Amino acid sequence: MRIGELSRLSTTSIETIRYYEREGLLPSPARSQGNFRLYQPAHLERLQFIRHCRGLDMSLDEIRVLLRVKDAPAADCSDVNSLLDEHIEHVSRRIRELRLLERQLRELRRCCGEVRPVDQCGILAGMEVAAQKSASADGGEHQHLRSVHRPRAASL
Amino acid sequence: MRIGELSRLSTTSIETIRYYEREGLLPSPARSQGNFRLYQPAHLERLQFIRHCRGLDMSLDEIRVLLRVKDAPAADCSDVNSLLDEHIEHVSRRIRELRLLERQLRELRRCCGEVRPVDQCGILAGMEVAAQKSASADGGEHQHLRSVHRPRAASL
DNA sequence: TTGAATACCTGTAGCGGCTCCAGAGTCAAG
DNA sequence: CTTGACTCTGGAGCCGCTACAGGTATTCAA
Repeated sequence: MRIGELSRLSTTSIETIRYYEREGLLPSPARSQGNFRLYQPAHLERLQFIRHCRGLDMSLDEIRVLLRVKDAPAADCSDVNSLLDEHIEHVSRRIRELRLLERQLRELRRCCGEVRPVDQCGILAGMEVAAQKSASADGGEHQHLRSVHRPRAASL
Repeated sequence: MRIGELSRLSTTSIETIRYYEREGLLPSPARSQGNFRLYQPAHLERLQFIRHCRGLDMSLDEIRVLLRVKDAPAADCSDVNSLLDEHIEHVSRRIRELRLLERQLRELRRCCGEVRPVDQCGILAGMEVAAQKSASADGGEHQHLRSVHRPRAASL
């Protein structure tokens, strides 16, 4: 099959498929006379595996490890176990961080219930006070969190 | 004060300060004879505000909005309220996503308690099955989540 | 007064994981 | 022969920094 069909079957954009090839996650397929990529069912399988791992929010590096293990059927799977353990730890740490953040934001929101002129807005005032405090008080232990902002919906 | 002192007082790296200037978040300060940036206390205040907002995981675009409102003292603060409401919604949505993800990962982890050869590893098998299913079953409603991976600790 | 150490300057490139585009080539149907 | 759908390569852009390289300014001690 050609790249368009693979894209449809795997709900993955064509550019992403080519990107995975460049990154060495997906092996380079054979080419047609006209230089089109020609994929085998095994490619689809591997791509689905990759996309599933991405859906579990693993990095491409983590996925590379898994694929390497998968490709070496003699090895044991302890690497898989520990990779997954670490990944779970990443996720639950991030959840803890975001919960703390959410509490802070809701508290800030309470400071301004209604519409007021800017110079009386409790939220802006609250942020300035907090900014002052955090600069003087804490020992620079600031942890800046990864964005919560979503990319535009994957358009394929 | 020069950029080094501002950096120390705000626990922000020099490069980041210059970056904020390029991005129009921090106004360009006066320069010394030798072309060094010379900051006023107001710059420190503004920078602390920005850093505090970043600590609340707001995007630079969101912060730009807040600064614009802050700079227009005649306006009312309804924009601030709704920006914050939206931001809280972002965060709590992300928490829901990550909790779902965590459950999936823990379930997967249950599939392989001990060390086994790769071809008997329940985790890898589980991921392949899931990958197949999600490809055939769901209607392409895949939501790919933002990474949970942290950047290296900010080094200033 | 010199010279070293430090602070600062500009400009550019890189990170991850794509996404999007321009400009060209391929191939089947009408 | 043309149209149009598909594919190709190469390069730039997104975010929020970070990390250089290669130069200039200032400060301090000898």
